[in-house]
Amino acid sequence: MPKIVDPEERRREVVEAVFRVVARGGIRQATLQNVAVEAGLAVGSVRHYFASHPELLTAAAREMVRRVEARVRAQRERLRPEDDPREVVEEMAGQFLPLDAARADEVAVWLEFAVAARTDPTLGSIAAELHQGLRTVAGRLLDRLGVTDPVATEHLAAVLDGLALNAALHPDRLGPDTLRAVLRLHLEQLPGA
Amino acid sequence: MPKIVDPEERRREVVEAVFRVVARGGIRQATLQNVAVEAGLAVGSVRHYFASHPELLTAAAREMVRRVEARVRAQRERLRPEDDPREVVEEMAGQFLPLDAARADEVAVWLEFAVAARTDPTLGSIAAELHQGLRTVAGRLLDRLGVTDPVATEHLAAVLDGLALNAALHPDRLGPDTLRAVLRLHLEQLPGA
DNA sequence: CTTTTTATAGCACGGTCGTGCTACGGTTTT
DNA sequence: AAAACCGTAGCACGACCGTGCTATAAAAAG
Repeated sequence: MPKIVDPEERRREVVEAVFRVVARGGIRQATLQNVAVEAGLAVGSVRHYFASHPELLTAAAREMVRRVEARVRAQRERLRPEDDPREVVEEMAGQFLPLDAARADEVAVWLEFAVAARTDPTLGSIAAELHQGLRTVAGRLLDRLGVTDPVATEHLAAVLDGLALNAALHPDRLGPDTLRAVLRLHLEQLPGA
Repeated sequence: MPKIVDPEERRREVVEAVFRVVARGGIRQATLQNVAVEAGLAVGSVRHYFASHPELLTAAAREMVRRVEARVRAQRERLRPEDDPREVVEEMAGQFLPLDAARADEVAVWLEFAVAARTDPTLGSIAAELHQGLRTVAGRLLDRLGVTDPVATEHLAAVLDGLALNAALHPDRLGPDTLRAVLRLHLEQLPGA
């Protein structure tokens, strides 16, 4: 059955396995052996697609960024000019919060990679890219509401990151409803209200 | 020189070494060997004070909580009834932000332990305690300003955690001045203003 | 049919880690 | 003086990790 497989597809499957392992047990558990087991492959097979362990992790990190970008882009294309700007912003900002189980896993993976990037130069640039991306989106959203203060952008970004962090670390104490309530409160308190 | 040493003092020195290692290289680097080298001891000596690796980490985590509590308590005792409530709250909330180099290291250590606690049951209760503590303080601060909404408490807690997170991960993009500006903006936008 | 390519798997080596255990010298106690 | 204690250090073992390398068999190319 060797050549019938689409390499791109296999790579995606392995990356998916990385996500599951990281979400479940943290980035320390994302060893080649654990990922191989999770993917139902042998270590040597995983290494056929990712030459080294760092390469596997950076590929997974890049895929995570790609997913977030895709979700934001999809959400943007769903926009209608007649939509209430408030709701548009709320919906868009919610894309960064763990409002359902799938996003909860994704946020957990994001947190693991972001923190690892603090001390791992290999992941540094990807984390910086994500950091900058959130600020760009936040700035655009505030623009839409007539707010241009860069401090307000940082403020919104901090709330989103803080909510995501707390929801990932204490999912039992911070459900989707609470996340939405805090986000709504934040938007209500914007000066341009 | 065996018996002349105060055991408590030695334990504190070792924990200090753990802090330095974690702040510099992340919790993955907090191995017995690395900590021993950092403390200028042999692995066997470290194990004389901390029977196992988990015990060393939980002791360090507990010490971190103790320090934060001590700083909050010290700040509270410095209060004078005639102080401006606004400034009091700002000063107290600032205790949770990396406004100087010492606090930056402490925040980095906090972040590492908090994230590790997500997947390490050993650290779980300590992280939960810290999480709850921040909300208690935040709630009391808002009370002082006439705000009693629990959602506002969660909002303030999210901002503080988010700022600390971002400052720890991207210290070059988020200096103390920006942190203070965002915190001030947050307090200005409270409904009770 | 033969050759090349590729997906999968496995082995072996060097390194690191946590930990059980022992050794030794200086201190305290009897 | 002898015995018990404690701080410090080191060894050895089993486990796991990343990685260089090789083997095999199926598919593709010639």
